[in-house]
Amino acid sequence: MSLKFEYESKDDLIIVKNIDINLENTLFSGQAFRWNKEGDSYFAVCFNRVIEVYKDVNDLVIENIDKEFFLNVIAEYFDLHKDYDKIIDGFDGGESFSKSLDFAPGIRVLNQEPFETLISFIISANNNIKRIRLIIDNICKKCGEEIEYKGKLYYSFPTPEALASLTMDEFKECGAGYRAPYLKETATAIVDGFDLEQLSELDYMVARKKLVTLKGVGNKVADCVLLYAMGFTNAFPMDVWIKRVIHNLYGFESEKDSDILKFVEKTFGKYAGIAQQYLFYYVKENKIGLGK
DNA sequence: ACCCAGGGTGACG
DNA sequence: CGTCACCATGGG
Repeated sequence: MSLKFEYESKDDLIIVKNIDINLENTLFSGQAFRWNKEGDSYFAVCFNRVIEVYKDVNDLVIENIDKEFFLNVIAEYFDLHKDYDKIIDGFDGGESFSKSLDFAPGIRVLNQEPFETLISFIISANNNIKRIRLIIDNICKKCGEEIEYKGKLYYSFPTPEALASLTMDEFKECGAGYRAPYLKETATAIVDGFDLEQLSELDYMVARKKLVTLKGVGNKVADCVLLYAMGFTNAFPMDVWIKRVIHNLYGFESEKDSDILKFVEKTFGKYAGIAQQYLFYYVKENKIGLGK
């Protein structure tokens, strides 16, 4: 398989040449919660390593990374194997999607770690992004592992074992509130053998049905995990904002999730989840479609 | 004081 | 199958 991108590798950094990714829009559009910006760089722990990324005109520069880790993990994390121009050309989303694209171009749907994504979106339920970030950060500080980079301390996302061993009170100290038992039970289920990775080999609906058996995981959270961590680009997470898009911008009337799913599949095809990310960020940031 | 946030659960028809 | 109160917590 030929790579869809060109890159240079030198010392501990990678330069991906001429790649259409906007880091600000990608990292802060509500799919990931652990990135921080300092100056022109963005920092996060991915797969237990701190990486630093920034744009140099049209190139993407990734620091603290070797060629092997890039090719095996991080290229996929940033979804570099897909042709986004082609995917977006295939959408039939009309004016609303065009506006979303103009507002925040260059969003790529990341391929994140399954367990981190699962826990993060259980926390996201009936919550806001600032507090979601805070709770996740608290959990990582409490039972993740310290990693130092450029004189600063970072924390890996906890293992299922580490999370499962926290007490209910410790979860609440992190701000998890009523989600504490969901987090503990789901982490325990993973420790006891629930195989997250294996879900990516199943059909979408089968994988979703398995995911919603976990505590704190309904259809929306399951779709976030399937889209952001398991490679199901057709998964279409439906939160309060995206429902406003469907009803108020696209004029679709049915409230039934199954009907909405058919509508977005017809409109956006097998990459509907990618369209969802553009639409979500656009309406949320601009508070569009609040009527009704 | 009230409403909302990338919803889910459990109870009840 | 659908509806609905309730759920911690912090910010507007």
